[in-house]
Amino acid sequence: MREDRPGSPVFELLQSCAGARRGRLRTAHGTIETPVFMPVGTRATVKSLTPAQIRETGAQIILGNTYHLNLRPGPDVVRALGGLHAFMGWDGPILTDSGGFQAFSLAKLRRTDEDGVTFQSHIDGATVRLGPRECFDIQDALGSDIAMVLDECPPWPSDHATAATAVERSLRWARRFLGHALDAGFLESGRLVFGIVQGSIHADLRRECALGLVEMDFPGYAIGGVSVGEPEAEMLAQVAASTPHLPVFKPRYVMGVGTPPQLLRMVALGADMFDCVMPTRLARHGTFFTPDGPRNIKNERFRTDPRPPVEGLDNYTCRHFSRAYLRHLHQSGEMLGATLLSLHNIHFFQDLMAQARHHIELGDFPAWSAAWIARYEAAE
RNA sequence: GGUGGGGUAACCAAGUGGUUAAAGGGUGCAGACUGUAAAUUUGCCGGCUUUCAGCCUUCGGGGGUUCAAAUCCCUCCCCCACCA
Repeated sequence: MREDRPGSPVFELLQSCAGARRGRLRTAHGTIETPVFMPVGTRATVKSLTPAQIRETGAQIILGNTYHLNLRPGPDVVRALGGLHAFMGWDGPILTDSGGFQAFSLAKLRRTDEDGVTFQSHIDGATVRLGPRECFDIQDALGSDIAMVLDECPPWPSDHATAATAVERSLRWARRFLGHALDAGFLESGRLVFGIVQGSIHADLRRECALGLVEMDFPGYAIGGVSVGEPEAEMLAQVAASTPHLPVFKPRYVMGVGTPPQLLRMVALGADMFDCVMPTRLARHGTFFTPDGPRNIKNERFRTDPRPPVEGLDNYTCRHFSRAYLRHLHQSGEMLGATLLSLHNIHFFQDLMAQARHHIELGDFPAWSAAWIARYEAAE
């Protein structure tokens, strides 16, 4: 196995507590304390928030998306403007998703073959080609700190044969992707590439895929093929079927999840990183998170509620605004409503992860997590 | 005073004899959302009940024609535009 930089490993496992891991991930744009939740900024923006506001939520790293940024504004534009960090004014770490998930979610507009995916742009219908080579080059041009390999994410549920084909293809693509990254000196410059474990609901395929990727020696590993419509138990089972086959001293990233309880349950399964559109999308749609579960600001009962979204929570929204005002903004279609709720929701997720890290350090993560989930899931 | 237009569900607005408790939209209420084609989207929205069903009351007021009227006729009230 290739050695990480001497004296400064990419990932440092600081502590473990009944499966939950407290770690530290080093990237070219800063160190990340794990477990970590990463807000999604698909099109070079975490919707409705400025970088300063994103920072204020406690976010350590954000996502960008290869497929979307490739279509608009295009990698050449971003590179010309100094890379994604300079382009969008975010100087923290950025992880770029490969677009493999778009090959799944935009299925009607694509065709997959051995060398990649051919898309019909959802913007103007133009034909776009995305293979391991293109996918790496785009993420390289974007200046990504953590590039994700191009993978094939089959729908849920997928039968064994379909999932096996996707795994085999994903492994071949991963190998080629990593080869391009090595050739380009991407890793030497301190940037990272993560492989992605597929295999759908089939434990043997999860294992096979994980082992295949581990043999290639990636700086980190992701678990994909989750959050594609499966029930929560299934999601957790897929994570549980994957993590045992991944190296202890490398970060594990579960892609596209999840709800607060799901995050805690997956931390307990040894996952270190997560991303999800949930806090931002739901904020735009009026949902805000509380320790007692999600609430909808549109509800009539909040019409004159003077309380903040969560009493005592230290974020800009909760410090300054009532539910009644936030409801008014939402009912009126005012942009600020989306901003303030997004800020709160992301902070809520960040706060949850901070608490998780703290309790792993304390050594009481299982008990704390169980209590937290019990309260969150209790009927109102 | 004259001519023309119009009054539909607590808002806007279709509908000019039955398939209309009455299109659409808005508002309101509730829900969905998990590597973002989402500031998107779904349901309910006259009342009551035993709510994949039944009953009652609705289309400015009153009267009439008809088996059947928001739709046709008579009459009254109100609003708008233009002309005096």
